[in-house]
Amino acid sequence: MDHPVQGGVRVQPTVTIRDIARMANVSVTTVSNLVNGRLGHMRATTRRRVEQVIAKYDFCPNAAAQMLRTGRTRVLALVVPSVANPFWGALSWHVERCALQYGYHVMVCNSERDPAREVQYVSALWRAGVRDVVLAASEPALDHLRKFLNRGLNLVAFDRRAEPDDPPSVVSLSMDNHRGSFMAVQHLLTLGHRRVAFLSGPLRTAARMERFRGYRDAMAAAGVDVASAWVWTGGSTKGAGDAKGAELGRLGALTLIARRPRPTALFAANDIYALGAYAATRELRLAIPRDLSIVGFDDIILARLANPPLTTVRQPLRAIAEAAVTQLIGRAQGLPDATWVSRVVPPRLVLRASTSAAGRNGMSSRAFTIPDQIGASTSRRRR
Amino acid sequence: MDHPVQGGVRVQPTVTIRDIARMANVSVTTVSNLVNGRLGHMRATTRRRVEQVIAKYDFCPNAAAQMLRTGRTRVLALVVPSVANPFWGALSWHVERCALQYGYHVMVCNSERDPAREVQYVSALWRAGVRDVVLAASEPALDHLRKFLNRGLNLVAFDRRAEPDDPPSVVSLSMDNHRGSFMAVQHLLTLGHRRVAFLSGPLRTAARMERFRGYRDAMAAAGVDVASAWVWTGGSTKGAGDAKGAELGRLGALTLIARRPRPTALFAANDIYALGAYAATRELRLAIPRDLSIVGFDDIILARLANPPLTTVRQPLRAIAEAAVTQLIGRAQGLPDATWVSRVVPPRLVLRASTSAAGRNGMSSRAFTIPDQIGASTSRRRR
DNA sequence: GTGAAAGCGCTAACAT
DNA sequence: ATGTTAGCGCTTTCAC
Repeated sequence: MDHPVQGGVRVQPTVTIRDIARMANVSVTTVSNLVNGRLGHMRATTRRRVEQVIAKYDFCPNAAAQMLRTGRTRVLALVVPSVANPFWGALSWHVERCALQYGYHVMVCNSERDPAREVQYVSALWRAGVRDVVLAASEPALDHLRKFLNRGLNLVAFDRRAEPDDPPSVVSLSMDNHRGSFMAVQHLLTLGHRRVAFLSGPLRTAARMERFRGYRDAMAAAGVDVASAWVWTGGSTKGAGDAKGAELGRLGALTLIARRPRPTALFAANDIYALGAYAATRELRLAIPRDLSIVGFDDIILARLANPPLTTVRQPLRAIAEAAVTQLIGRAQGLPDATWVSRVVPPRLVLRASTSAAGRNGMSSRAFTIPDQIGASTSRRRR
Repeated sequence: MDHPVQGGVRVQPTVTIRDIARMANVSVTTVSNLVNGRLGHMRATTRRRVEQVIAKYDFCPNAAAQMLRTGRTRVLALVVPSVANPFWGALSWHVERCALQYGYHVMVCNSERDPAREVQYVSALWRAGVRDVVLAASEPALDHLRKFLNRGLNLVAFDRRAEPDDPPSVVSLSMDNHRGSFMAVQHLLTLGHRRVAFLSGPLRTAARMERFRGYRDAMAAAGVDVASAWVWTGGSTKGAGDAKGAELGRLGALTLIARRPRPTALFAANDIYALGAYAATRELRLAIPRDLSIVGFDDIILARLANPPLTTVRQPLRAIAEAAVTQLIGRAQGLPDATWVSRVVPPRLVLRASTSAAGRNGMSSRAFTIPDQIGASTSRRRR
């Protein structure tokens, strides 16, 4: 008659489907049918009786047992490089919102852009019965996950190009990173900038490589030679996720600005780096955009809030989340919805106040002038 | 001999402990013992043989079955108000890092500060066998979770004061929010500010109420009457998590600045609101800190990056994460480590450039002057 | 319309 | 040192 004890605390015993069946004078089958919405199989009175008992005891079926029996859980995982970067936070939010509509829960995992951690997570997820995962910003090769792919893991790889020999269980979803950067850099070129720097952490992910290529191609298309001196892809994001990203951006920007001839514009591979560059310019008492135009990528919430507001490339987060979730859930239910194996969504350049025309003021001579940021930013907003 | 088929894709069959046992010519017990580290029970040769088979077939035990059998999973959940707020992202990061050291995985859930969603998540977690959760920034009352608490849910409530009738399975962990705000406001008062505004979203969580009380008490201690006109706690964060937080901050700041007599300083209940206030001042062409001193709360990564860098109250994230995780894992293992039921960690005021002495310039007359932000911020850094 | 029973993959007590 | 076996809580076929 004793209740189980845990940590010295008396705890209510778990109520199982059998208990409910007994107390409602029905078989477990009936309870199971009710719980799973197969209502056609029972009389209304039976149903009511069982429902009452369930409510009285707050019965909720054990997911592990269900999983064990059916081999499926209504859980979907999202593996992101870093929840500390608001961009991924926002994506998580959208994915979760969408999944919830289908009765799925979302498990968010932090890969830190480390393939080893990816495997570790996917393995844990697999063991837990999760068969559907959205993998964000992974390295291009999926070899480390091949094992699970072969076993039936459904994968939506975000920000990674489809490869010819991809298993059919992986579909690729991405923003057109190349085009996004191309647009961003083109914007800078149109403003008259020629010395345009590229700022990023290590180009390990496909997304970043694409962004770099977009930069290079835009420069080439305008006939501007990309001096390697204007490209910075150093540091390591390991250790503290993208929290260190800003610091990296700051460092990189400091380095780039020190180069001669000095760049007049800077394109950052994501907004966090761009914001890091903001800090660098502030330290050097340079004004944005007067002394240095800056474009970011992602359009995180803080881009609009920055001072001056950051010109950046927006990712259509909601569309991305929806595509990923419906794809995954669609195949999980065996629906033939899965009509695509690769999807690319378009970027959008959001013009704000961190960019302006080049050349009116030589940076070399004005470097230590107290700049007039507010004037610069508001004049732009007025367009 | 057919392999299972899923979505038209031929999939490797799952290999179970029984398969391994058979192929290694041992019993399932031996495999189980090996997998669970009970190595003393077998000869080295047996062990090697089994290990080889396991490796060959990439066997990994089914977590659902383990869970079903043992009643435990090495998963710990973290329920936060909003992963889109970098503060919670950073906390997740620390919690995960710490939990991983104990072989635990972390499931991050978004409550959106909605008790209904909290229950929904805790219920799903419970069903999935998760018995340990860190609940962040919840409403003070835990009634909605009572059901699970009675059943043995281990809860660490972050940012919530311990209540006299809390069940013993909930422990409370928080930063001293009252003291944090008190320090922040005191700092402002020391700088000569008297018209200090308070900016926050709805005061639903314990943390926010504490922060408000800290503000009020600091003002009272300095003999300054808190005109209710300087307090703004409007809006609703529902709908898009703290992504909307910045917008809320902007709106609130706009409202507060319009009040007469105008506040000369503003204390925001979190950094996101503070950054929203930055946007508001920019729109009104007011300079920080010249026309308005601002203090935030949390010290998110972007506080340091803001222009000017934001004075704010830092939470010792790492200590918080460690306390929560060790507490939870400690009791899960039945260790008598659980020597505390309530713990409060101290805040730290981080002085940056968003605050300066009051009174030297009447805001009313200078409201539309082009401000010199850079000068203000760098002069401060030099201290 | 309802029930009995097999078994999902694993662990652990109890043999041997 | 290794093997046998009884369930954990649930779903689902098949019988009634």
